[in-house]
Amino acid sequence: MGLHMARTPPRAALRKLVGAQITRVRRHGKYLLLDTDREVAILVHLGMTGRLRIHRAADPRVAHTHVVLGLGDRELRFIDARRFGQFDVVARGKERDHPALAVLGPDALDQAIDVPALLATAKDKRTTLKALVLDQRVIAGVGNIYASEALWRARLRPTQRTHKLTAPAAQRLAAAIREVLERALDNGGTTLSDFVDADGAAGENADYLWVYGRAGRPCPRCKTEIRRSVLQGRATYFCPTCQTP
DNA sequence: ATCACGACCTGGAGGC
DNA sequence: TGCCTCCAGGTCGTGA
Repeated sequence: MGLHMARTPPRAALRKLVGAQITRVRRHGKYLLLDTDREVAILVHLGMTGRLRIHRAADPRVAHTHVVLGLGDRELRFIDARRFGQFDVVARGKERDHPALAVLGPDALDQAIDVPALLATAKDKRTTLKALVLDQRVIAGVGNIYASEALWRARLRPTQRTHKLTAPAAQRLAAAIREVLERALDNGGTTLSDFVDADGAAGENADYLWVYGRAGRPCPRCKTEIRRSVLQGRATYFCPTCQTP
């Protein structure tokens, strides 16, 4: 496999998994944790194109298969064409010491979003609402699609400065983030091109997006044409009428 | 310290 | 057909 791999652990770390049984799967933000009956857990981030799938051991390995863990006559495979993903082994109980996990804020769905804390964070910053929602240190788990969706739902302009966020707007934003993520999960996730779930199925949520990828089409609330802009290098979609600046 | 930008990668889509 | 450019769900390092 050579040097061109996704971020993967040294073989010595992977060897700690030999004989282990995966006992449960957890998630914090965009990171998955696969606990085992040993003193180690598997940490996975799928990046943009990562997949974690169970295959029969006899199935051919597709290109960009970076990690293979044998499971009897089956295999757990980590496949990632763009190599933006991560696959690592962490000591049990030391998960929060891992640099990727240490900086994460509370998970968006794990418990109710702390609105006063969100408001306080917003007051201290000079960036945009879009950047705030995408900042994994503030709330973990919201990606670029759902940032646009949540801001539309909360009727907030992505370019609005965070320190101007009002308490009612923060409340709307917190509710919108949860609503958008739960809706996406109900619909099996958003497949634009690559995403498939653990069983290999595409998600249907792209059919239900309000604004993301819908520039020039009518806002579902007010029929104004949705606009696309670029904020910090990321595509951003919004309604210029009903998302107040 | 905070913020915005480019880099990191591959592959698919569309123009010519 | 083929070659080119642009675009993509994320994060990280850099320099202002």
